[in-house]
Amino acid sequence: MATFDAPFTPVEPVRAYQRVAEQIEERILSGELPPGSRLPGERDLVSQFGVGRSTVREALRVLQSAGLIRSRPGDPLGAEVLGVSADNLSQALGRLTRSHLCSLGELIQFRMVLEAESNRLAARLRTEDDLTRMAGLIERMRSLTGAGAGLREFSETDALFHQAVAEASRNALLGLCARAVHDAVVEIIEHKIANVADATAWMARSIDHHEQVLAAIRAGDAPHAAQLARRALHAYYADHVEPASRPLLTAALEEE
Amino acid sequence: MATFDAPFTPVEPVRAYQRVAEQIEERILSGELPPGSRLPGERDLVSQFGVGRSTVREALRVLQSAGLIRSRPGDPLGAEVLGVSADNLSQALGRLTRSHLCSLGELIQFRMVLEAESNRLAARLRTEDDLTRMAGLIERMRSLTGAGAGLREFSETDALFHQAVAEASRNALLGLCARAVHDAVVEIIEHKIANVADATAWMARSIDHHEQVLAAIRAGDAPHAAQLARRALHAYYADHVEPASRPLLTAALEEE
DNA sequence: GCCAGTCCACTGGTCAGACCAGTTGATTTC
DNA sequence: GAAATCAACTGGTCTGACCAGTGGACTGGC
Repeated sequence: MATFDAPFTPVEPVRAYQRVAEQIEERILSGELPPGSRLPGERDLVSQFGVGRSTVREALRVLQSAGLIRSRPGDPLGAEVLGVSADNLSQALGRLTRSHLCSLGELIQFRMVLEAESNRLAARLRTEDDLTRMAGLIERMRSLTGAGAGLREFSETDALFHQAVAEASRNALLGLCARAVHDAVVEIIEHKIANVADATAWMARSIDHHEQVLAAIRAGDAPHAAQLARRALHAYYADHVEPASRPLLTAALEEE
Repeated sequence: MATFDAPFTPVEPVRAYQRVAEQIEERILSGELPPGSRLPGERDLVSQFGVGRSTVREALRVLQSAGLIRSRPGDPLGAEVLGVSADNLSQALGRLTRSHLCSLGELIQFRMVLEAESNRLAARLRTEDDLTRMAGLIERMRSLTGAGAGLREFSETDALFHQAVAEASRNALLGLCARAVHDAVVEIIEHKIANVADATAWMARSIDHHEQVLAAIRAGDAPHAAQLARRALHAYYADHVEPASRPLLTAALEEE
């Protein structure tokens, strides 16, 4: 009788806190526990799951580190369900970079790819609704240029514009990942952003860029829309990346 | 005296387990605790950090759910440091999909973008070393075609080929993310993979595809290399995605 | 009737101590 | 020398306790 080659997969023991975390995660991902809803208190969960409080707490810790819930001492309503977000992605990307498993240049290059693709698809698939929404966001950005302290709100509107483009591209994942990479980047070089001296100039250039992108998307010029994203990111970040990886960044500029 | 606009950022309390986790994570990311090294036992950490064991355990739980460490009961050496990997990324991507925040179609489309870009860059930047390594991996895949039970090893070699392409593209991040998306995809539709009936045919087609990719990369034909990745993924997965998002997938096929 | 202040039940965060099952390596036995 | 045994660990889990903080109920004065 012949023996099988690899018929059995190794079985690893499942910890109690894992089963608890899985059950809760399942209900969150399935939508049964929508964002904003509350989990029972820890002592309630203890009796519901039939495990000790430390087990429940370790499960909640896992869920919290995954960004699915948030708990606050003294809250009689219990932990709050946050739902799935891109936070976890950007956290993972930040770890990759901080551990030197990938460089800042690779992060920028990656963002070039994502935003270019987002723009390209948006140029092809955008509806009139998408266009008016984007135009409105640019208008709002312009109105925020005058106020001195509106830089935070400006960046927020900027992010909304990118999200609108992502929606127009009909691929939310591209937008989510681009956002995650963006967050990871600013986490790394945030000190450079705080330079308020040329903030007005930066905002003006940013608005100009967004208008070009919108024009290309409106015209349905996919290659140009993609190229705009690449060029803008390269121009903005090329000086910040390590000199060694600068040529690689430039290599990702042209597409054909 | 004027009041500031938003001079203060809200301060959230830092839990003890967070500080513990941060300290350990810092040492792992900085390379001070390389993969394969061991953490002290929990009771040692208790005395080193001056906190209770539950606090230490919650910190370890966070690190473990981030894929940075792995612990095993009864191990006298303590928890093992795993280092940063793409596991966390694929886990996050899988959550996004399972929560219907993005569809399987978007995942496939995303993978098309990543692998296409990987191939494109590899076609431009590959060295002779890269080419011989890839050729060797294809040869190994061909040698695994005969053996009946080598499907697992075949997939492994497949992954190694993609990793070699990613290395040739000089952007590890692209490869890591492509791998993460790949894992997320197989996690979702793994039941389709187990069909061993046409495994040989599938392997033959796979080898054929990889040879075409290698040829394009060798020739430095970046657009063709990119197009090959797009077409192959579309051909392989188009039937598996929801019919509604099939046209979107097709829209991502052509590039210009 | 309304609002401020007080108070108390309860929350999550932390700790201490205990037990268990499992691993490991030294010890004993053949 | 090899195999069985054992004891000192490990991480996983449970219990019970305390603390600082929260929020709602209660109470007082107006």
